[in-house]
Amino acid sequence: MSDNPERSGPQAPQEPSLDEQIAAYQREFRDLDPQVEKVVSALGRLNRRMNVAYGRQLADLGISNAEWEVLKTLVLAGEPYRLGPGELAKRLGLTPAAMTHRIDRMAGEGLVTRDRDENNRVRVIVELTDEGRSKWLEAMRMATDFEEELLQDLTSDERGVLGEILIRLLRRVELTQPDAGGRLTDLD
Amino acid sequence: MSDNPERSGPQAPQEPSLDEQIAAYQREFRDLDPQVEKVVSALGRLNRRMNVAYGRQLADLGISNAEWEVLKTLVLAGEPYRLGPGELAKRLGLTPAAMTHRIDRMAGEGLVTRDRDENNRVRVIVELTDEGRSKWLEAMRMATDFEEELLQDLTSDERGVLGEILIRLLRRVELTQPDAGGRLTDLD
DNA sequence: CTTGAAGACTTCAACGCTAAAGTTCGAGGC
DNA sequence: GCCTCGAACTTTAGCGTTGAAGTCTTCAAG
Repeated sequence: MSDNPERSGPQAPQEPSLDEQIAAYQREFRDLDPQVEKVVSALGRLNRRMNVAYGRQLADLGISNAEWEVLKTLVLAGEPYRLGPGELAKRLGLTPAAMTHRIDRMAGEGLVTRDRDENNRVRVIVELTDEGRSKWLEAMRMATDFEEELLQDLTSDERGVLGEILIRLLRRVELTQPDAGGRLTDLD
Repeated sequence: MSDNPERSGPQAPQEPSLDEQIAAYQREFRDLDPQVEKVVSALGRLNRRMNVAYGRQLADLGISNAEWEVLKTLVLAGEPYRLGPGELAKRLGLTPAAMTHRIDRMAGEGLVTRDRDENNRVRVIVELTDEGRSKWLEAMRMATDFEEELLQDLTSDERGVLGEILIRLLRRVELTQPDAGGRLTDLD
């Protein structure tokens, strides 16, 4: 359940090996710390591969990544799984215009309903259908299985260390880039 | 120099805190390992924030992420910084059609040249200009500064451990998802 | 020399997204 | 009650991408 936006493309890019790539960078750019570069490149590459994997699993379920994001956001909102297009757009980092179209599609597929608010007719309410919720559940099961498999080689200690370091990095990037989507208070 | 594809969107998504999000998942989905989830979510979130940061820095330089990817690929190819559109497309994971248009734009901006191969007139050669190379250098400096800053709180030991664990995960995901863009032999 | 087939790139239609303009409804001043 | 402002969503135009069809060149065989 990485909540990553992503692109899987026509097919995955064909990249040089990490070591080859770092060697090439050092050749073209003298002052490069190989250790830093290794961490950053591995991080990016791992994420990309994971996103390709998520995309495939979702495709098997017959839903796109865009749809998965919406389902997830509605479920995370909790019962009764309702949000307005504007709120959805804000949480997904999309424009309201894009949400309009996404909701159109998903309503057509029966994953959500879209109705005018009775009390305020300028508002629209998007609500998860039972089918939408069960698609989410299936996707969730696939995702957690995959994640379990991904981390299978790591001991519990290693998982703990990894998580702790990543959260420190997350805090750092949110200090450095205050408007990059994070809420500083979360981690303090 | 993360070589991530990315989306920065109209603005970054507004997300709940990691802990809030994991708590919500546990509420809606009973059998979830919080430790696994924490690692996976932190990984995804960190990457997204980093990509937003890269995107901003590149925008300051007046180049888009798409352009950055092309510059990087040409530099990594080494002297004389030449590749055909098809090869570029393969390395970037794009369709040849998309490459055609990207190259059009970049040639218009003077970042690359685009010529027919003298010896085989069906082939096209894209070559980095001096301006393109210097843009790449500037971007590279910004990226490495940012990466150095990102990792500033980690000791050298921690960086080593992090890198090592990430590479193990990368190997695992490439075993599990053989066609996700990696080359298995790289890591063995 | 002509023809057929394969390869490399480009063109075209459709799609999803952004930014900006437009529409509709609700709320507050007068 | 009317008017204007603002909020929430939709529509429109433009861009970059994909997938499929099209064009042009090369190579090899007849």
